[in-house]
Amino acid sequence: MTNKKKDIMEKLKKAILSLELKPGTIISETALAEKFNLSRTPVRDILKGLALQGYIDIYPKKGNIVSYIDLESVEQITYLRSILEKEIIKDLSPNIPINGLHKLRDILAKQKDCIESSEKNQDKLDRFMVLDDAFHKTLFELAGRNFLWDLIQQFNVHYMRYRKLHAFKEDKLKKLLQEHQEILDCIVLGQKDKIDDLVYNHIRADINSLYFRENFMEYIKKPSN
Amino acid sequence: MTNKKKDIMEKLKKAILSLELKPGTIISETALAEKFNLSRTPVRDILKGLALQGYIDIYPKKGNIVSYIDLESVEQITYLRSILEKEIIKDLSPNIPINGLHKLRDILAKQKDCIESSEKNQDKLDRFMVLDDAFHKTLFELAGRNFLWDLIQQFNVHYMRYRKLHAFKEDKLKKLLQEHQEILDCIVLGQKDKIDDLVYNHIRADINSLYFRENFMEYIKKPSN
DNA sequence: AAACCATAACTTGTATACAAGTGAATTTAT
DNA sequence: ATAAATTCACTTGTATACAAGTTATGGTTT
Repeated sequence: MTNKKKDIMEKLKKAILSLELKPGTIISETALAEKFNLSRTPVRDILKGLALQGYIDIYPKKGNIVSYIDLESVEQITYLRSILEKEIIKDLSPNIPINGLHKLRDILAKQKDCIESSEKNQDKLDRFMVLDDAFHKTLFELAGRNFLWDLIQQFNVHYMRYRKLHAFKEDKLKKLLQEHQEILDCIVLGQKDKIDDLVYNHIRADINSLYFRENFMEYIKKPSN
Repeated sequence: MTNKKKDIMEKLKKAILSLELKPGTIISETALAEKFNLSRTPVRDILKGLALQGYIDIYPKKGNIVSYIDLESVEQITYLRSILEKEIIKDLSPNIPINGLHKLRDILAKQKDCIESSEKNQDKLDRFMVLDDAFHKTLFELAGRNFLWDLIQQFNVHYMRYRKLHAFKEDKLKKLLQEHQEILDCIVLGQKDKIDDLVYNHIRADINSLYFRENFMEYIKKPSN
């Protein structure tokens, strides 16, 4: 795929993930083509790619829209991640390399800085979440499971947006950081018996909260019936 | 996506999975377009889709080829499946519904028939493997993890072909069936402690065998260096 | 006024002509 | 004869015109 097309694809992905493009927003081939000075053909390639990864829904001869958040996908992906990560962490536990440990501690330090900083609330949250991803991604990398991290990322549209919409408060961020710390401690000390519950609580804790369903109805995919 | 396109896509997928189209085979847009009486545009859509799921590799301005089997993908996917399935089976263990049990036993009976049948070797192997997939898919379904089964299927090109190339002998099929039986017994009897090893041996046993690397070199992706 | 039908303005789907790389064959120069 | 340069046949990438389905609009009929 040519670079210009990849750039546009990334741009659209970011806009959708950041909710700048809200679920339901119409994505028109001709509009995009004009905006980027391209013909419809390459634009169609891009939209096909976005559709295959769940970013948009294509309704033949009608139009394309930004997909609504699919809570089923969120539930399934968090299940997958909690199962995988608890295993990965156990694999890692006795034999984590020292530079890996440094990398993880470095990320936690940055998360601490982030919490204590005085920037705007949404910016702080975004930055914290980037670091959160970095922490988990590093765990995958250290265990030689980069491949699986990337695989999951390809299906993360719904979970990423779900997470962003949670208006996490300062004490929630502190809790997340502390859980990271505890996970790291378990790895270093080899306390494998604690890991299952830790990871479960960290990733799956407040899934299926009614709060979310009630407050973001217009963003959520209606169950097909 | 229109039906004709979907049909062609499925046809190509089957041909690639069955190794009728060997890794490295050139897939030309114009050739496909002529063969199916279509223009290049819809054919391109199809090829884009196949590329995103790893079936083919697109070399811009050069051509497209059927992808070589990526042993890294095989290793990662079998790891993912062994981790997931042992968890799913544990989830299922105490509370499996009776009709689910019937369905699983029915599949095992068919596998037994298959082994004892006198059909041609490759046909027998193919039929056995379809039943193998049915068994595992049913486990996912019963645990409410259909979504994750489908997700994994989208990345199964390399594992499926790897498995097919293994010239399983009759006693290997018997062993696979017996392992299925043991897994089912564990579920019914609630013997969760046995499950980890059982699933690991069943799915990950002879991964990374040198036999495969030596005998199917021409099908395998060379490590990038 | 309400129901219905035709039409027009949209959308994406497809066909085709042309652009632009790539690599091998051929020609040319040394 | 050999090496370099060029041309040509091939590939996919892009632009554009047209086909075909969908939906809203407005006029007609009842």
